[in-house]
Amino acid sequence: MPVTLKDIAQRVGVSITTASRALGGYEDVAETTREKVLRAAEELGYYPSATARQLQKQRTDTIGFIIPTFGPRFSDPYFSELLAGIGNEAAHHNFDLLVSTRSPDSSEEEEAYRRLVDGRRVDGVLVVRTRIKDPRLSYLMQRGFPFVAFGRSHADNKDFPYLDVDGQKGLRDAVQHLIDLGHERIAYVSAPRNLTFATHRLAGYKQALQENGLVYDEYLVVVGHLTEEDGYQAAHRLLSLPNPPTAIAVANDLMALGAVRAIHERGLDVGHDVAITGFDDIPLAAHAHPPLTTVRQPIYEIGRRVCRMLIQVIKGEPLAERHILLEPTLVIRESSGATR
Amino acid sequence: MPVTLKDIAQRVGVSITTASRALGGYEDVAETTREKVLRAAEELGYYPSATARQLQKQRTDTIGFIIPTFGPRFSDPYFSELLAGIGNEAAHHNFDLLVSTRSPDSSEEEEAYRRLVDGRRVDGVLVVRTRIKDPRLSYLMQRGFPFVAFGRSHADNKDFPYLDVDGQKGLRDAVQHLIDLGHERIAYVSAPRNLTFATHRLAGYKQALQENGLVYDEYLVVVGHLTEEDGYQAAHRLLSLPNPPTAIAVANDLMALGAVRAIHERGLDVGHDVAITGFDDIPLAAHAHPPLTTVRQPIYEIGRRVCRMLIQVIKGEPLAERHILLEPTLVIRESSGATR
DNA sequence: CTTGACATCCGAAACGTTTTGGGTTATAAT
DNA sequence: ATTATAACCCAAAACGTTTCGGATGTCAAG
Repeated sequence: MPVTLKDIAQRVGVSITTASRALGGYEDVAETTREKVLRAAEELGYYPSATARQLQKQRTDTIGFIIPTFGPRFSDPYFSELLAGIGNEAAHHNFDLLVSTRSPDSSEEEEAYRRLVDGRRVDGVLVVRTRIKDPRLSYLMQRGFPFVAFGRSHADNKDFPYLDVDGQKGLRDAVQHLIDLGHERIAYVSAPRNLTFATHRLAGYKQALQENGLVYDEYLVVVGHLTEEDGYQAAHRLLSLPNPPTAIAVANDLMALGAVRAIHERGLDVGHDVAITGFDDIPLAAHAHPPLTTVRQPIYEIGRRVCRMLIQVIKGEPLAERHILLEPTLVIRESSGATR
Repeated sequence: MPVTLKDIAQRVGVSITTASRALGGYEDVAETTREKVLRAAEELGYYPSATARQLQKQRTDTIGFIIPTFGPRFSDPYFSELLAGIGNEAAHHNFDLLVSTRSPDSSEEEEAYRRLVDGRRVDGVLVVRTRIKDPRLSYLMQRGFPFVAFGRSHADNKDFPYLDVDGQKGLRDAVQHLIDLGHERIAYVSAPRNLTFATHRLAGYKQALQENGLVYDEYLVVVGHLTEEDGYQAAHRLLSLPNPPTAIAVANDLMALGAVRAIHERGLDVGHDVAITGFDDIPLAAHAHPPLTTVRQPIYEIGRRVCRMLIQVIKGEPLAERHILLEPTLVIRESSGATR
């Protein structure tokens, strides 16, 4: 059985209150008593019960993070990076991290949020990969529960704290880069339409075309579920077109990597025969073959920052900025053919 | 303020006990009362406090998982897979998952374990990437705290439940495969020596050499920290040797991917000029360029299985097998040059 | 000798559940 | 009329903390 305050109190011959206050560093306990309590705690190996403390203080010092994944597995390095950022920042503030993975818009996802929020298992949650109509946000706002989102949303036009990356600018830059390299037939592998960022990035694609007087061809836009496999399929489909593109902008790196594989498989040269750009700059992007031209968003840092914002919200501290829009930067490597 | 049993009791006009028992499905409450309680709970939006329950039941229905990472970030898809497996299995048993990342053998790691274990934040922990002398295992065994390890250890020769993959056989198979392809000068990129699995895999490498009458050359063995970058460095070092190897077996896929990059960079052809094998079969291995010949361990499944074992231990159920040794299988793809 | 101030301590309540061990009432059996 | 039985209910304790509001004792000042 674990050691409790009661055990210490008994051994020293003081009340539980005094034991608690001695450990807590309060002023109204005699120095000699404090020492005795401290020694007893040491000898008995006392460590306070997190649960009891949580019940009394009405807070858990824990934040929740439910990762939205299609299918059970998530090999997406994007989430690993994000998780690492969030976890380290949380630890730095002495917060714990409760993690689950659920498929988006499923009843399991809804239950998982209830479990954390209504069950008061956590003090706040992080919502990532926001959707255009996002039930998670409506739920949290309706409950008045502390949260911060990575990504914007149209949720009821209500105001909530978020951090996002300007995907429109990101994709505009990527496509402009391809155009500068002389491409005119540029395809786009998009993300599922219900994801907010999909809209923005698609808008950036269209914007770049328009600014350069290129026509938008809907056959050149296909949608993938952000997995390597979907990127692979998408590229094959695009390259089988009667009039195939010479460049493909892709909505995220993982799919871009899949596209690269498809191109190789067709005996084509990435960067020469077909140019590719990605989005995210996951660690693997720099190490791909060829290295991937991509739009960089500092995922690890974003994780830390979003987590820091959430902790501020939980503590009731005012946020310097409730809405943050980060500018991504284009990272030019070989897959777009710029270095040839 | 959240709704409590008290609120329900008050509204219905019964005691807290009765409210609790009505919700709990006990037999000794009248059907009409139960209905009233249920309705009130529904109307008020009652959801029991996890913390209060935990305190009373003296269990948290939570398991802890501290990911050992060098450096703050972890882009290792290996852990994503594992985490997904663990998380899904945990959810399936209505357990939560508390996650942190800490560098191995650091004081932060030790603190993190204390926090979870001594603070009784979790009912059990999962220990992965065991070390030869593993303070985590000693600590947990000394506390008598429920845990299951992924990996063996020499910890005090004491008995503890674990699941492991036969790395010796895995590496032996990989190297035998390279030998069968005609290679005689085979290098090995090993893992840090304090990791248990490093010893086993190295033993497998040596075993294969010996069984085929090849001499062990210590200059052909270099150590990396399991990152892509270290694999890249290691391959460069090996290929700069006066008498460079024609094949490199690597202790894990991520480093193997780095080695592939180094080989490309030197203008050499992976599989033809230099053969490469990895270990793990992370999702990216199949999608690498060229696809990676590797030793497959079913990481996602292992995560589920280890988690299931832990939950059994927590519940006090007997384990069918306390020590599980899985046989990995060689997956032959192009990087070893077998298909040419 | 009284008063006030100060230093030290502690009982009890509170946090929100579950569980234990009755208690009450009505009904059925004797 | 008494007793046993069953059906239903609840007060109180317990889980392990923290905190509120005194209580007690000592000592110096008046």
